[in-house]
Amino acid sequence: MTTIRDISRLAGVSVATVSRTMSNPDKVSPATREKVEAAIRETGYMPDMSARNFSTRKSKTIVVLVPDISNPFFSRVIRGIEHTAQRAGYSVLLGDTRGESEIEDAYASMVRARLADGVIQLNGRLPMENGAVADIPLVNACDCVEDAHIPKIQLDNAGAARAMTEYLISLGHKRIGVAKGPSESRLTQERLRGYREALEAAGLPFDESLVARGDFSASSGRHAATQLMALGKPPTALFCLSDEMAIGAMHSVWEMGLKVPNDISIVGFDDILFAEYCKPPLTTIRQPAEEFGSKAMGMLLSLLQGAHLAETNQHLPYEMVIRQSAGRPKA
Amino acid sequence: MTTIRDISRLAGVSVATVSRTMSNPDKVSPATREKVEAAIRETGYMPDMSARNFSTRKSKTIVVLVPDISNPFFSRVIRGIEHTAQRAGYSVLLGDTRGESEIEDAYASMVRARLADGVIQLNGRLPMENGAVADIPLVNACDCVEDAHIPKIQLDNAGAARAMTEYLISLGHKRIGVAKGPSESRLTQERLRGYREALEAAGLPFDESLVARGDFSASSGRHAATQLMALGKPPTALFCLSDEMAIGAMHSVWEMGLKVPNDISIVGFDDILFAEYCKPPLTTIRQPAEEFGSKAMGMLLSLLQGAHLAETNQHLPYEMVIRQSAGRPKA
DNA sequence: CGCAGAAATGTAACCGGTTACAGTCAGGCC
DNA sequence: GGCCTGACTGTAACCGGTTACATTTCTGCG
Repeated sequence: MTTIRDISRLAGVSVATVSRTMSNPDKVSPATREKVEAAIRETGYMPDMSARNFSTRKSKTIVVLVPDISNPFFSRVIRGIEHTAQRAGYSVLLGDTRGESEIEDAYASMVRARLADGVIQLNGRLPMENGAVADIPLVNACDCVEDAHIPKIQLDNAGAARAMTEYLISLGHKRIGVAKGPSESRLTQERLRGYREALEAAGLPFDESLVARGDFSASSGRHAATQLMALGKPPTALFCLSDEMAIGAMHSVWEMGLKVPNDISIVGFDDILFAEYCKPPLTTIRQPAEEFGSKAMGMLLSLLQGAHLAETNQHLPYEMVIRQSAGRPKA
Repeated sequence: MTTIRDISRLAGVSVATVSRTMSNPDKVSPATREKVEAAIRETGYMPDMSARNFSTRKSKTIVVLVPDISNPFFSRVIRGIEHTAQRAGYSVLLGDTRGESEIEDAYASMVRARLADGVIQLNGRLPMENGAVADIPLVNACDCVEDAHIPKIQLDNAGAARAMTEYLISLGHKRIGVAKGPSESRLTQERLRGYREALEAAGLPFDESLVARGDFSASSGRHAATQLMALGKPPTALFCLSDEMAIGAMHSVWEMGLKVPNDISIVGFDDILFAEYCKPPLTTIRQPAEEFGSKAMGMLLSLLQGAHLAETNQHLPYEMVIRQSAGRPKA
């Protein structure tokens, strides 16, 4: 394998000069630079990045912690991360945690092991144990973590949920069901808060029995809908806290022989690709997924450049996407 | 930062012994091992993987080249890759190529730069230029590449397409449209071949005008359907070469006020999650996505252990998933 | 021409592991 | 006791870059 010393010999210069031609070309006189570049071309030399990383104590790699890559929302966020990482010369290591905190810890400790420079977490799990993984460059995206020390970028989840609920109320709905995510998830809590605020503002009662537990997956949305429709007095609208759940719910309702939105309105959250292709197309909240990714990566980059982002809490705007899955309740 | 030398000093042994306790514990006497382990525990020492990788000339990392992570089929394959990589102590670097071969090359050359040990490619692009990237541990999955030197794992795409076409014919369809992927894609070619074989076997003519070009995406499926339905004599069934296209096509048909499968049968390929949640649920070919990933990673692991897999061409079985989007043609 | 200071280049230490090879030591055997 | 063997441990070179610091070469100017 050709090394920097081979090049230096071939070009008749020192290794330092070769190294400089690669990283600080303007510190080298044009004549020498040309000699070195010729030698590099001639040999097809490619520097050993692993050696470079070792000696510079950087890895030019970041890890992204995601509970589930096959979730279409997350995969778009990752896409955004990847593209801006690429442009900045960083690689992204994928960390599918399956929600398990040991896996999360294992990935986070890659930073300590110098395999990665920083972490972007897409789920709000807690890699910030004081005992274990702390003090690593980290930014959180798409979730709502309370910890003020973690720079984060999020949606106004409560506001969005409130807006959506208000929209349903404005259509005339008074009994609005909710298919929520895991109760311990802050995302669920925030969106539920928005829902309750809207109810309250409209003078409608909050009925515990109208909220069904789910886990953001399509199948859980299906179950939630089945459960709520079996109620003595079923809701006239169903607010699913993720599009996947909404799609599952629409399916369940369809199986019962009911029509959306005539018999029941269903709305989602996320605006994944398939929301548009539902029958009827799904009314939902659009989250700028790619932008989440690229902004998060941007923040991480500044962190890595030494910026102090503690307390940073950037917000990205949501957008109501009114399609055809919600309408007026039946008389 | 604690290094192996700190540990050696603390434990009163040499660095070699410390190194050995970590990598070859049985080469070290129990007493010494205990001393070293105590020192490690005491300091919370974690070896610098970047140094280790540098000195062993391995990275314990592989890169996966994918044209588009947000494609739900690919993201499941990646999931499979990731899980078996994790178990084997490997990390996976994500390479979203957006179909651009320069990006592909850039990622592939990470192997030469010792940032990765091998590559799994999910799309059949050609990182095997004799001039540039060749001779790196590589396996291809989910695609059909012709190059015999690349170990690969694929579906019997032609067979699957043939089976699906035969199914449509058995329902009584005689004019079967196709929404294909990019024509230069081998995937398209193979599936199209299966389609033609089935037609031929049934004595049906192949009608060029019934095949519409797409790119596997939902929106291209939508266009394909629109184009085909505008024909003087539109097809009674539409075989979309990906589920995403099928979903787009169903949408387009729905917008025209037609019913699936009464007015037209639509079938897909892949069996992504949403296929089940379509209205009506989509008849399709199931590809074992996660298994593709784990098997491909398995092959790459044996390659990395020095096995010779050239000429290897593993096949994974497809499965016809008959749901409700295809029926008999209208009289 | 001589000299200061800047610019270009070279030398060698350093990053933190692994590992070839050498050395030590205990136990077994004659 | 002397010697051999094998188990264990230590020394130091090595991986291939970067970079602090020293040294040489250039410039411009009095």
